[in-house]
Amino acid sequence: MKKLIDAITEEVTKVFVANGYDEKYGKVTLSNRPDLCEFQCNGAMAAAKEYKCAPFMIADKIAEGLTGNAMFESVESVKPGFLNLKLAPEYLASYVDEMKQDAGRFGCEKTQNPKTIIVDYGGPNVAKPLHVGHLRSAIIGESVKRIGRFMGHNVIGDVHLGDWGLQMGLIIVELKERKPELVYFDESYTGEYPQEAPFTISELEDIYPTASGKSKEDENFKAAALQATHELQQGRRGYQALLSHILNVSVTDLKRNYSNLNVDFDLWKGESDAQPYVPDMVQMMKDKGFAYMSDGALVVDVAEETDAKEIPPCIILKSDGASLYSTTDLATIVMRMKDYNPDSIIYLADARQSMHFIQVFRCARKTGLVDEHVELKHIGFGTMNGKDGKPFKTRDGGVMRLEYLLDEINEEMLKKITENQKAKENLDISDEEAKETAKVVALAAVKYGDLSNQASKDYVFDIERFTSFEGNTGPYILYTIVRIKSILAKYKDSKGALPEQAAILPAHSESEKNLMLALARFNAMMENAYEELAPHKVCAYIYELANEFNGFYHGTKILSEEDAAVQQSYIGLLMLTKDVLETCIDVLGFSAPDRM
RNA sequence: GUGUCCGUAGCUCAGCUGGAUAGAGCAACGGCCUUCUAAGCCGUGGGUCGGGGGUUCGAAUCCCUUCGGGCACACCA
Repeated sequence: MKKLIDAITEEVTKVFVANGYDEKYGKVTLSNRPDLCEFQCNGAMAAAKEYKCAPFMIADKIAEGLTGNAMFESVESVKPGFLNLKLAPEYLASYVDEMKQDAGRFGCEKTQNPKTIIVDYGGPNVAKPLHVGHLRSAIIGESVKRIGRFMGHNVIGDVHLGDWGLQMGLIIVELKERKPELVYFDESYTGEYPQEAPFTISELEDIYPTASGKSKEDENFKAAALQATHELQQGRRGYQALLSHILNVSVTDLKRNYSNLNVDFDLWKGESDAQPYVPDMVQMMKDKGFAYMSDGALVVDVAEETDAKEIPPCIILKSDGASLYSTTDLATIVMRMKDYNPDSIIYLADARQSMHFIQVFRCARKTGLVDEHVELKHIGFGTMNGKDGKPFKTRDGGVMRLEYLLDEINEEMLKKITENQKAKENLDISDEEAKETAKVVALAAVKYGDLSNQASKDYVFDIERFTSFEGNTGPYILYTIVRIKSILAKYKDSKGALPEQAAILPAHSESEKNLMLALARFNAMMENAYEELAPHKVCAYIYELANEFNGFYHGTKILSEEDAAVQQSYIGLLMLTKDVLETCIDVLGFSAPDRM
């Protein structure tokens, strides 16, 4: 279905061309003066120079050429040369009606050229609980994935576990100190290793921070960890077996946590999965002369002449021969190209890592790991700060565990819902339902709070604000949806069924027309959100749509409307509004309850 | 130091492929519940868009410069 703005531009362009002006001047945009018009065209002012003619003369001609056009209610040429347009209510109603019949898509066409896109988000380390630092990656990545899918692309989400670096060596060494008797440490052991892991998730969560702390103070401990890491990478059997235990225990726990966030991955690959590709890749880089030794390390130059700043070479192997972050990421690219041959790989990672990705991407291109046409993109997101503007911490200054943070918000939300329920005796919500609802609303609060900010910027995670539920928040959006659901349920109770086929009639009020105009922007908004990989555009849109709906709601009695055709049209509009809102929040990665 | 991102209302943020009086939310103040969920709606006050210069008929938006802040600058991930 054609975008409304394009349909209008087309009409205006025709008149520009008919009057001998270039078609580029016919571009129509949303009005920035809603008090004057709904859409505007500024082309006359731009064209004035080229055609050496007063802008208003051109605008007048265009306005004249558009008079009588059934698409418009009014066309005005104003002051310097603005062209102010108002849509005919009949035209708008038919557009919205067509949207409504386009079930599930609402006028937004799937792409003609579906691409295979891998979204690499998450990046949790095994043996470490998720903390707030993982929140943004998960939330934004999930939404980017869903937006891509909605547009018809084949999007694959990969958690890309951190299961290979020094951290694994640290865990192994610490475990050895705690339980030296385990067979995994006996190099002469050749039998099968036990099925059961020699630790639980909580032990594991204790082992890593302890080990990490020791390595900072104790040189010998760190050396042992480095050695263990290297041996693991060389394929030492006992360590490999330990790795798979660590993975199993960790992944089970991670899946539970991500599922609470309504985040799910198609692939649970980790850095370790890419290791088999390392030797050949390194050999290739050497053979083709890309890689050379520098200060003991194997590196590939990635600097380019046009660089404003010197980009250090990409390190392929450390001077001790071990692989590191970049090695793994490069090998992962090799693996992904082989397994999925993607058109695009999108990485969600903290903006502070942008240098790393520049190096890796350039290295991958230079050494031919990916073709020209493969897009490698890093979406760097900002830090989640506390109210003081500094990185978010617990009260005592530690790293906030994600689970605890969510629990806190859930609790806060449950309190609100219980209070609200007391205020409205007609809502008979059970404790069970209240609890479930609290979880749904809490998740919406957190996700909307994050996604409504531009990903690249730092943002302030203010629990008080997020749990206050007023204004531009997730709960406000949900509340709007719940309102609609409630009206639809009442209508269904009295009439038996919803009027699925009822026509949308031309708007009866300004607020209704505004609602229709907002609905009609859905397809353009979604395309734009995909192009810019910008979930915050979806947030901004649903906030506006919810506002328009609430304006309409307050000024229009729906259930007591006596004209059946008008009422059915209202109900149809409500159904469409609800569907569009729910489609949007689904793409953002949360959902709405039936009541709240 | 070099690079990079940012600086918009008291606070949190939109707007940034240039357009007409710079928008929201929170906070403050004033209205609206016998009627579809008041987690809502309507209204009032609050801004030299960090400063300066330039391009343009027109700049928060583009260019230069300056001040202030975040972050990154080869063997952690």
